[in-house]
Amino acid sequence: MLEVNLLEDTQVATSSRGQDPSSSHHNINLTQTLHNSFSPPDAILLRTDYPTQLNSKPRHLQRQEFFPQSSTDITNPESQFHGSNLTGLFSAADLRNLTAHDDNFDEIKLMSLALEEGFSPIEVSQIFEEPGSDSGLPLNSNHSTTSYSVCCEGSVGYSSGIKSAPAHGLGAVGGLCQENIKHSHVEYPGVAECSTEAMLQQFLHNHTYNQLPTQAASTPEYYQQMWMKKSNEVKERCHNSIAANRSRDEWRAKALRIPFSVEEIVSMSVDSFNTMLAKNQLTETQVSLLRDIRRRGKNKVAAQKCRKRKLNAILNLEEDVCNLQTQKESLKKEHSQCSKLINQIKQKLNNLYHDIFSRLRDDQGRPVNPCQYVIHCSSNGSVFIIPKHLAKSEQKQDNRKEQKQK
DNA sequence: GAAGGGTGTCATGTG
DNA sequence: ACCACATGACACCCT
Repeated sequence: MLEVNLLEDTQVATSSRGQDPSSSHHNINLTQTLHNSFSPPDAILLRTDYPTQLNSKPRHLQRQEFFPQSSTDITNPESQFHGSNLTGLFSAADLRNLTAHDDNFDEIKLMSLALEEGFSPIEVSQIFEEPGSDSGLPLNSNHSTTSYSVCCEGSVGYSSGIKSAPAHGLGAVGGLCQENIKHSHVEYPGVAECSTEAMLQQFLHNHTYNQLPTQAASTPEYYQQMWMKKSNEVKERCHNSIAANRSRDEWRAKALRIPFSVEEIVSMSVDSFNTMLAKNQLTETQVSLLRDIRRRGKNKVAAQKCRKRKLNAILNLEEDVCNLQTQKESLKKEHSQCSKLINQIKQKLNNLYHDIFSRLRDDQGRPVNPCQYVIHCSSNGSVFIIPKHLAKSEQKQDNRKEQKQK
């Protein structure tokens, strides 16, 4: 069970919670806080023995200096104490963002940040007082004299010989049942041959999403999902949270101590990537993870582009439909106007026809019956009044002539 | 709780 | 054969 207790002489500035500065030094048992705040993946993280970064050198400089291998150095209790904690996996900014909006983290964030990269409590204080940090937690300068001493038991693997308050009765930590706690129990110096890498490898390639909780509860993937869930919860409270927005691959890379960001791994050229793989002495797992991260990252971008294209295609098609509908309406209107015009011409022609016949007279001066005769216009422009039956044959002849000309 | 949109991932097709 | 990219399908999450 994850437990963190401050030693008796531990003094933590608590004015950040708006308490009386005069009572700013307290002995605080953080067990409950951590039970409330740490999800199971955190417990895994704590096991990863992430290298201590006691200096605050720029990241690119650190990268030049080492490419951490997976060998788990937990034989040195001192190194465990400083290195095996959450802070080794997340940057100060990440932790700040992760915790700034969660009251449960108030107590531990100071300690975590102070432990990380040699941050002094003053620096931590400054971080939390940064503009934009909406934690709004003024920190008492008294903590410059605060001493931090952490006794962790269980998944953290710290063994300081100081028994912390019993917490087993508290049950699962964020869904972590006792059974799982057993698994996440760290091996003490001399016992631990089970490397972090080996354990991580189990879940790095496990993409099972649809396991039932009861089935998945014992899998590292479940811890990861719980972490994601926790992460999403934090994200809701903290929109600017870098840690909350961190992808799973980012997390995986951190877990395997790959000092390249996912963005770097994905965006570098093939040559650069291959050179990087060749130059750095990487374990099989690290290479595999790097390739997976690159593949997933590329595919993620491709999927985003694909969806964007699909969306644009749909929008274009909708626009086409709209244009075609407009065109259809226009053609309808034009067709209607033409029909009207044709009807008008027909009417005029009809009037003219009857007008002509009303004036026509045969040889005997009688009116010509329009039912028996028609006005025929020949191809040469001549106009005749001919019987209807002759007009039909004449029409056929004209049609034949036209077809021959074509 | 169902429905729909967004996203990440995998498998597979294609150039 | 290998690679990068495109895309359908699926699972998951969120609203």
